[in-house]
Amino acid sequence: MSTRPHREQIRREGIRALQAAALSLVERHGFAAVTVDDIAAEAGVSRRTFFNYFPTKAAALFDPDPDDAERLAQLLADADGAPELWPALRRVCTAFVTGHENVIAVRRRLIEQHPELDQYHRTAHHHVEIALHEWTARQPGADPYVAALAANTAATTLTTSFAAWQPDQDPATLVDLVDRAFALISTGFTRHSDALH
Amino acid sequence: MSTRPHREQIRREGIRALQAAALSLVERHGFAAVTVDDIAAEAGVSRRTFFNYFPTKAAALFDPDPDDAERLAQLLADADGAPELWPALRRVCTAFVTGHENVIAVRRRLIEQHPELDQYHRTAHHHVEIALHEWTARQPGADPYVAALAANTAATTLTTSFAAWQPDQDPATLVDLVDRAFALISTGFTRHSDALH
DNA sequence: TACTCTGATTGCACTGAGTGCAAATAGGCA
DNA sequence: TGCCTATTTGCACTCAGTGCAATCAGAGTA
Repeated sequence: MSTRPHREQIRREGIRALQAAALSLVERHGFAAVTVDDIAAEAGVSRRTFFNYFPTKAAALFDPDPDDAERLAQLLADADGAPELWPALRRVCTAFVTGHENVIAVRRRLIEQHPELDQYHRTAHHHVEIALHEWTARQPGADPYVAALAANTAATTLTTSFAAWQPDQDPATLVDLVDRAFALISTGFTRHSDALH
Repeated sequence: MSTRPHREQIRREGIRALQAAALSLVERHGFAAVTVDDIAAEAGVSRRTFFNYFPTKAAALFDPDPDDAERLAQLLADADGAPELWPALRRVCTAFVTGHENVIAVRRRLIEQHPELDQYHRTAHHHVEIALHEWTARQPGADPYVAALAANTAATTLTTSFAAWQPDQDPATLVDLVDRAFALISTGFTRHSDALH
């Protein structure tokens, strides 16, 4: 952690440089063929410094962007006190992906080209799940089990939508997919709702 | 792979011996403190043989029991041709956990004592998710996106129930939790269904 | 400018996961 | 008994990840 504000700036630049290096190298050569030394060298930093910034090699590819994490936290804070969990989660999740198709598309393409990355991608989604769960759990009157299930199910709508999305064919519809998932669950996967599309 | 049937028997015994050794050691000392050498030695086998049976250290703890995988496949095969996806998944998932509380309780306790195992547990659940998705995807008339979402959501009900289950306090209710999760989603997380409990 | 203090970077050494390969071994079968 | 094949094992290797101590950079102070 950095005390002075300027340090934090430098830190984020270092993080971004390593993320960019990792992305570029893994895209070209695959995850297994790229070593942490390679990534560090590409970013002009020592191997040991890489591990000051990221706990694992995969983290440089999939750890949440600090800005994104803050944005999600803000969206959730704004949703505090909503009368119903599920519609509120729906608004938060659709807002969360809106305008960020590009970032998600990059990861999507990466996983398509290197399927071995899928497992890391999954654990990375854990951050989102935790944030959603913390929010549902602190909503007054929420049953703990319902809170956990709603948060995990909402996270599943995101992962499913990311996986199903075909950005090359239709780059504008990620939000639609997420919203459709929430709608399907709102109606309990009835035949009727299936037929809506 | 083994050609003769007797080989397969020996193979499964070897797997079980290593699983038992891993479970016992990790329970006592934690995941990080136990090495693959330790597990192999405890099972009376060489380190290299461990990796003939399991791809990673975590796999010895969390890879699906072959019997369980076969059982799930059979339950899904029996459900082929069901008119509605979600009720069919509900029947399959509740049947899948029924009578297997003990196995799940062991894993549950392990994760409680050693939280760092949660991430491995998550990726292990991937097998179930894949099996469910293969089934939903092959049901005639199923929209691919709905199939993916239903399978992933069903898998989420299982993971959420496993995490919420308190076997020490109420050892008989895992199936109830799973069924409750399916019920909650069937009713789309409405206030009304929340109030049911 | 020189000095100091603090936090970040780096090098070094080490443990342990996971893999490829070739030698040894065990067991079924003629 | 001797062959044949699948499995086990030992060995050597790469690389992820960590702890520690030395070094370095840069902001503040006199």
